[in-house]
Amino acid sequence: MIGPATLRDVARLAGVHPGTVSRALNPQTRGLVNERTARRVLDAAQELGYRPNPIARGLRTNRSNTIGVLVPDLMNPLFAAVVRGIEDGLREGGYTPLIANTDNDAERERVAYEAMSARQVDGFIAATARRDHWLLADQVRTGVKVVLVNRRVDSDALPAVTGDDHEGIRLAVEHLAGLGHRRIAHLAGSQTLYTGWSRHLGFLDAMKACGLEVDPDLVVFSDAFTEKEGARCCGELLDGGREFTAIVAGNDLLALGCYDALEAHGLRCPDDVSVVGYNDMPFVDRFRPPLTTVRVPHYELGATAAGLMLEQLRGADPPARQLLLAPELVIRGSTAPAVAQADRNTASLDTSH
Amino acid sequence: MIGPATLRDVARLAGVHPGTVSRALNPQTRGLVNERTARRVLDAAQELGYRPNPIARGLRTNRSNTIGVLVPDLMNPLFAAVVRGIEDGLREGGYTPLIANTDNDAERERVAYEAMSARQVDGFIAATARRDHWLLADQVRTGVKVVLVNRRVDSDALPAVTGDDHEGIRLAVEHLAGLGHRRIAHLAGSQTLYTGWSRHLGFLDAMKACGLEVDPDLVVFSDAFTEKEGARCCGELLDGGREFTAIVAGNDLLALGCYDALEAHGLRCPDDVSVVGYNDMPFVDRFRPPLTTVRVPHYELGATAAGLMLEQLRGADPPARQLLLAPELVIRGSTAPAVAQADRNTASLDTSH
DNA sequence: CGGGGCGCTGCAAACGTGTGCATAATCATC
DNA sequence: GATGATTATGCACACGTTTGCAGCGCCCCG
Repeated sequence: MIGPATLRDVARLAGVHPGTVSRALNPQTRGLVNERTARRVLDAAQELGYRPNPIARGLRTNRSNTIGVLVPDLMNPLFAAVVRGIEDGLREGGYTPLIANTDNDAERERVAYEAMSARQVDGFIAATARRDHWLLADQVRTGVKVVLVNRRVDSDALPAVTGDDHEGIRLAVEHLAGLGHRRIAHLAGSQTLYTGWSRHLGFLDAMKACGLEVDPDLVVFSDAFTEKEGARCCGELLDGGREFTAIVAGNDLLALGCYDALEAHGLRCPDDVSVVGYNDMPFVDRFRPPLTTVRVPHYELGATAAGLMLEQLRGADPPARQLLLAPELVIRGSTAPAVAQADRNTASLDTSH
Repeated sequence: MIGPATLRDVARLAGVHPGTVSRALNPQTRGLVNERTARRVLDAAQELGYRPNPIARGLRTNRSNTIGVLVPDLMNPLFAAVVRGIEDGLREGGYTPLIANTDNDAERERVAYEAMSARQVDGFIAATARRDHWLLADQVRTGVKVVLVNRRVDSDALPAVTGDDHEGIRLAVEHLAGLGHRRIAHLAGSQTLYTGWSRHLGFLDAMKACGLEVDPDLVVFSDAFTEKEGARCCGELLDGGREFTAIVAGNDLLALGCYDALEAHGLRCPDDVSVVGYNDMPFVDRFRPPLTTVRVPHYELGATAAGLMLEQLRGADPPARQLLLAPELVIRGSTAPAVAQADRNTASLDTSH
């Protein structure tokens, strides 16, 4: 009797056939076995501390109770929160996440996907951000279960749960418009990433809804969601000599880059230029100035995605659903009234005079 | 021919027995099979796109090429970096991490451990922080492979890789002493956690090495590594009316709490009190003021731990090794000379006069 | 020419579960 | 009370891989 107890051990102790034990222990098939013997089996299992072997079970059933989670980078607190939500959500259904970082690199995604498929994962939750995706093709071909989180594909063929970028950007633009800003710039994220793309679209619509004109010269596209790119693009706006009093950034990191560029140009935020970020990362309330931003419920994003996956695993084939979670504007110190800004300019002129 | 190709399929195509295919494909046993047939098998496998089934293999070999990773909270960027290092390190050896958050809760740790054991993980890397630990007992009993990261157990019986807290705190204290500070307070983390405990010890030694006296009233212990606790404990120091010009915090978050408490008491950092953190979390350079702190190479911590695990998996039983990784002091805006501080006080007195 | 050693491959038994099928036992029905 | 329906359990195989053992052919050497 070395190693953990097996089905046979339990069978021997209970005086029944291993097959019966299997049926008695599986809630699904317990109805097939006599209540009294089921009781005896359960007691025996309890006594031996029996734990079913998921490996053996997986071999037989072709399932692993495991979900592959593809995420660009766990070190990004945004994705860490999503993953945390996924983990907690999956636990409800007895599933375990298998996590892999892809760095948004196609090749690494591919190998992670292959490795996970080989490990017989029962489905994939993909937080990788590219808009076009081979997963889509592979999904329709092989019927593998997929849920997208924090992004969708253009065709809307896959179930997905994302923040409502359209609404979030609208909140940001309305806030700025309410403060009197009229010439608002947009520092967009990469258009190959879903979030960059959708927020850009949201910006165009929101401006129109507020009756403001979008100056194409005031929209600049970054290559990546990084501080460095944010600084570069914001510097581009400033060097161009274009007039604007506020920036809507596609991301908190881009907004942070704006801080740097503004400082490098001797401008102050929010006195000279207001800045709005997106995501409400941890600690953005600690920045100088504290960042006004749009909060996305990342944890709930993950938890909801997990729920969608569980639903898909249970039911035969539920309809592909596209869920939107509501964002929330968090007003802090990086935005100020445009009028006050003008006042301050004249005021400073007065004193300098 | 539905589903992925199996060993038998390859055998059929190559005209050999499945056992031979197994041997030919396993680099370990390839020497046993004729070179020509091995070639034929490899070609056949290539043609069918054969991928070995890790589940079946695991059932047979009782191994899963998987390492359980126990971490308090992935949303803490510190642990995210460690996990990232572990993942990259394990990949070298063909292993995959299976990650679980434990929230430093004993019960959750236990169930995660059980679940992972059932999944036949080949070892555990534990970043959970408590000093006493059942893993130790279970390890000696069952011989399961364990590596600790970012912490050790008191007995030093388990291989571990940690930052050199002793040295790190010494750098911090020396820096402050060099700036002329003599009355230095210590805001220690929970003493039930390894890092809180070791840094406290480091503080005592470093003070002695610098020829400074440790005033027991200037050492206060927090219950958790959070901003809130930092603010509470720092407030306690300030309310006590004790004199000090600098604080060494056990953690960046505790240091952040100090910012809050200082501001609440109308004191400025670093003008009135210098603050040093620990860890160099992302974005601490963005705080007001930018935080002077001790950088710990978290990614390398994880990568090294993975290496230790691989070593342990290959070799029979390597000696339990205790590795220390060197920290680095990052000087920013939260520390200032104690003399300059006095100057500023008198200066402000002069102007107010 | 026979025997022993060696290199290679086939054979089959595992690993622990799940499940269709058969079978024994129990029960209801006419 | 015989028959068919129902219930409960045993039986055996399958999942895909690894691996000890056996056997076959070959070569070398005596």
